[in-house]
Amino acid sequence: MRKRPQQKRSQALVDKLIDATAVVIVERGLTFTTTNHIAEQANADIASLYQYFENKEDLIEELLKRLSSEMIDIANGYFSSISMYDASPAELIRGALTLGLNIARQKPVVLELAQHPGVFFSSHGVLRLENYLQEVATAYFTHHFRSYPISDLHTRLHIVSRSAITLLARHLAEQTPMITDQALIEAMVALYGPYFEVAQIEVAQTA
Amino acid sequence: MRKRPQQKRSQALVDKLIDATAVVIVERGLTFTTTNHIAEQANADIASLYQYFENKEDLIEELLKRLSSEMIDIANGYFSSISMYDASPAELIRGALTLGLNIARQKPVVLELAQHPGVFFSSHGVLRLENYLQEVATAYFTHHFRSYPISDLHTRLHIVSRSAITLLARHLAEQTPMITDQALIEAMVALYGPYFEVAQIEVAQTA
Amino acid sequence: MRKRPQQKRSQALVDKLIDATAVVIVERGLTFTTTNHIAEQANADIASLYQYFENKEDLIEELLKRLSSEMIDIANGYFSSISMYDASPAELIRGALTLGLNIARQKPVVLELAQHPGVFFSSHGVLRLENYLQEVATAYFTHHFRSYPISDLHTRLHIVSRSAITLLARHLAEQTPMITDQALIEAMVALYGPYFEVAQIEVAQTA
Amino acid sequence: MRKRPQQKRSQALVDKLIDATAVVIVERGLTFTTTNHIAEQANADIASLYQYFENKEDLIEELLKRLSSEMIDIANGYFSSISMYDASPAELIRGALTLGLNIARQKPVVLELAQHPGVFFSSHGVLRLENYLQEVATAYFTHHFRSYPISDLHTRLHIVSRSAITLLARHLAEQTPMITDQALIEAMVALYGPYFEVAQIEVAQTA
DNA sequence: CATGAATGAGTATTCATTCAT
DNA sequence: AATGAATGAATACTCATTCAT
Repeated sequence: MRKRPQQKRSQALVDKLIDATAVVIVERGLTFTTTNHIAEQANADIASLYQYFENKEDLIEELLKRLSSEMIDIANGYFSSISMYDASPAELIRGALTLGLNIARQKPVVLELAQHPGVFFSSHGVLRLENYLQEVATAYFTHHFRSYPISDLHTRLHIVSRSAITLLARHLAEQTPMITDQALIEAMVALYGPYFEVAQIEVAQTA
Repeated sequence: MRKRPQQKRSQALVDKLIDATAVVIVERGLTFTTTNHIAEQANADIASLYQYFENKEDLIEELLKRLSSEMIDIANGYFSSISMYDASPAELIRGALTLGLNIARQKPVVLELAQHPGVFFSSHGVLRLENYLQEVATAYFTHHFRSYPISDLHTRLHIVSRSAITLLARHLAEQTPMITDQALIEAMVALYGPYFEVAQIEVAQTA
Repeated sequence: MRKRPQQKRSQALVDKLIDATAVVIVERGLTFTTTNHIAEQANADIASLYQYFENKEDLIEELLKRLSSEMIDIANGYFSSISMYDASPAELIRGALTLGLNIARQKPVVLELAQHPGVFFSSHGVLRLENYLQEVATAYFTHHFRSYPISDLHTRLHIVSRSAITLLARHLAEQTPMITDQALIEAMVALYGPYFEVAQIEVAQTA
Repeated sequence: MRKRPQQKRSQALVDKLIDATAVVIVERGLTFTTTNHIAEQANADIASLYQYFENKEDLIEELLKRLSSEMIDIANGYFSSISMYDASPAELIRGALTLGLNIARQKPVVLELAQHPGVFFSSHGVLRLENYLQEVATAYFTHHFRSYPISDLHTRLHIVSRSAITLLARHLAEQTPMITDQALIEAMVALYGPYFEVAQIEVAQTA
């Protein structure tokens, strides 16, 4: 952000602009999202937009930051509510995936943004989200180290989190009526669950 | 395509245009690829481009069709050469992933296009490639039905092919130096291999 | 220029655009000359402008090229008409200055452009004009080497031509009613004339 | 200036703004100097700028006024220090030119501003400087009327001061390595010196 | 008096596509 | 069939200046 808003009035404007960004992205797709449309949607002057945001990228990054924060909060709430350490990995994965699907359905922006990995995954906000999830998982497996002594946990989490997000995104983007949400989630649980259960295979050593 | 070219000369022009499209996409990225640049790169008139292609989308779709066909041919060659049915699932997966990485490294267009799931995965050409791979896998598991009696094979293949392609694409795009090609492939083998080995879980029934 | 016009129609457009550029520069001043105004003045689409000119600079450069060529032609005509080698330096200077004033009065663009040395003197067209004038002068003094054995002619011509142009420009730009055209020219003749007549002073040696 | 600042604090602000203007002009060039940049550079609010200056022009004019005053002071010091009336015209010219070059090299703003004759020469401040120099010269030649009985002194001084300033400005701007400062100064001395020495020619009468 | 906020009108340049020969 | 010419509508971003507290 170029200038921090200091009065109520401008803070409201900044909020309106970020909200408008989400709306326009959903309505027109990221590729056809323009700063002029955003300003119009926010009922703000285009010059006002540029008073608070360096450029289009900056505005989208701010949106992603907010979305990520919200999602971290939701996830935090969820993991607190379920006495996480008592759950099995499969249950955790199922819960996280279900949560993810729900959030994405409620926030279609996330969906559209996830269609653009170059934007999505290079965002600081999204990085924070990814880190958060990896930390939760690391805490879980560290706690259960006896049962799941996974030495190359980091690589595996990397692979799982990235493939899972894109799978969900693609599932949501395409209208695949043959595969229901539940079917997808169970299949993914079946895919990722054993990955953390089996004795670790010699993965890293080949590097 | 708007008009099937019927003379040699026109076919050559169409080829030039598609080749130019690939070049421009690599040089400027899909987002900054314009029809004018493509025509220029092909040393053709922009009006000629529109004589043979409905619009930009059409041109890119045609490129993806060709790329997919080439890849199917290569994959075909590969699977023929290794007496596929004698291999274990893990070996097959490893082979296919290695092949995929090699091809993508040789064809940087693929890499750039894979960065845009919305374009990439809604292409008929890419769908054909995915279908081809699923057919090969289906043939394999049908042949080995005794050893791998997987009832929800379709769903699982769907998930595996999608997640695998996106994982490869992101790996290629991100230049994560901590994870080498070999490490990634082995981790993916470790992920997908057991998925086809374990007794099937009741996946679809929950839907 | 970006694209050479090949048909009559487009050549006419290019001409119209260059003419319009001159008009707009005179009407609004160089600083406030915009490509949009130029296109409007030429009754052309702004996109057409950019089909034939890389950018605004390119367009102005093209204008300066034309103006310089015209001026070279006029000067050529003049010097041919007066059996140049029979004239005295003072007469030549007087003639050239008078010519310059007349041209500038007829072409007010030149005047406005000369107000912006950064643009004016870095133009290829203007360079050609300057070179032309220096060549004429060099030819003259080479021919009369006996009478005017000036060793550092190059430096002196440089100084004279540059200071003369800016003096004329400033005279034209300011409405100095106290100093008439004639008075200025005679004063300049008195300044520059002796500069070529006196035995050369040790100028260059101090460098 | 819109409002004379009356408190110390405001005077300090005005100074800061003018200084900032000089800095921005040097850093970005006059064409790309904006009031917003100036305010930012001065760590002041843009609205404060408009409290003390009518508009951008006014601000630049104020800067030019200050610069001219400083230069007049320096010149004053110089001419006092050398017992001016004992020097020959050539010595005076050489001294003044050397002084001018030195000042301009120390104050790059002057240099940049001199690149824009339209702004530079229509400034009241610069006019004052020119008048000052002409007055000094007039005093000198009036004192030495016997040796240099120049009747049209006014016109000649007018021409000399104008051409000299523009020549210096262009020399400074162009970085012509072939012509050193010394060479230029001596060439100019050779140009202007005789202009005041020779018996006056009938200049004005032709008007 | 100071200053955070706001903005109308622009600014150079581009793009996918169509027209006319 | 080929192609030179043309273009409406954008596009990201800026500027000098004013308003409102």
